[in-house]
Amino acid sequence: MDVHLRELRYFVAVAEELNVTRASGRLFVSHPALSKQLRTLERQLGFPLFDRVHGGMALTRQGRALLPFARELLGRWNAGVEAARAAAPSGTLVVGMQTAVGRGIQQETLRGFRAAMPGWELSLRLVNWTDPSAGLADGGSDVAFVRPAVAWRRGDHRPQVRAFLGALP
Amino acid sequence: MDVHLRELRYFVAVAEELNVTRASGRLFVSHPALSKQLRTLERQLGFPLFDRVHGGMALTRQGRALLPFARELLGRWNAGVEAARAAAPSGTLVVGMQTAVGRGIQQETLRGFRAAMPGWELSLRLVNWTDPSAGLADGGSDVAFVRPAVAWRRGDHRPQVRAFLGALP
DNA sequence: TTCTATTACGAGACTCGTAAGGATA
DNA sequence: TATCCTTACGAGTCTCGTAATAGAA
Repeated sequence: MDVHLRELRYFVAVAEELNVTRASGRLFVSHPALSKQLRTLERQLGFPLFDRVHGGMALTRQGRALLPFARELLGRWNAGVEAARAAAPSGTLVVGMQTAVGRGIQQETLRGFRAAMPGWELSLRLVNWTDPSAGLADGGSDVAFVRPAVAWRRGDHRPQVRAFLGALP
Repeated sequence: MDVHLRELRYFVAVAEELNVTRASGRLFVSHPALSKQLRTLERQLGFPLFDRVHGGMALTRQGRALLPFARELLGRWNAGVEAARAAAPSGTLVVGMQTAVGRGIQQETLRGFRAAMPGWELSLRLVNWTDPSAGLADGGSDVAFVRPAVAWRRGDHRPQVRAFLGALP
């Protein structure tokens, strides 16, 4: 009965738009994919979340009952991740990545950073690609790989940041 | 940054056992699979949840911070599903299934049921296979497919239940 | 040796996008 | 026709189990 939080995001989006096509645009997926996910969720639950009416969707009684829980879960998960991140021991440089970086660069940079900053840790954080700042905006990342170049917080001259940038090939 | 609730279940189990092998037994998965899921979760988050110490695992500060949220999410999701299920309009027979039933049987049974019970709906609920009663125990299912035969609540003689059983090939 | 956790790898399930189908005004 | 949602299908990814690997007492 476990679900993916993504399915709940999809559910909430469709419940807000009451229109699969529009919601799919907001979620950056195709409408067939969204429609299928919705059906899968309904099948797992064993009850319908939406009635298919002309021109879109309408929440069923069950869908209306589930919706606040879906919203709550999404919010609490974000809160939990932030709380855990805040509990990180100091001495860690958090590197945000929208997508995996070529293995060679990653390894080489790691070695260089460790040589330059003994006692410090590198934490590679995989960031949701919908965040163009790769975690810099919310302060979750110290530096980040974004296309097409490496970026860092403006005016950030902490030694671990400088060491990391210096270690780049 | 979305996660599967299954990953949180895995995380909680390992946090409670502090031992991947033991936790994997409790979760009915192999230890390599569990170990890999844990690593994946840590990689997505960008921080470690456990320190690998001799004889098992130890929660990091971040892991300790995240744990209550993971428990909360799992609990709230179950509560949400129950709330939604309770909101179902009457006139629905909920059929629990531990696993998909052969398509022929399902379709044929559906037709038979609808012919026998106009105005009633069949809801096919996919139940976690760790529940041997397929939802009968918690009252979430009215009847259920379990191996090796069809079972129903003892003493249940409601007309929709009788119609469903009668519609079986 | 015995207890851990992890990596390697292949099979099956899931998830996506593009394209086609079908229902309603 | 126009606007929806859904199904079909192929490609890539995820998830699992078995088997092998690796480190610590």
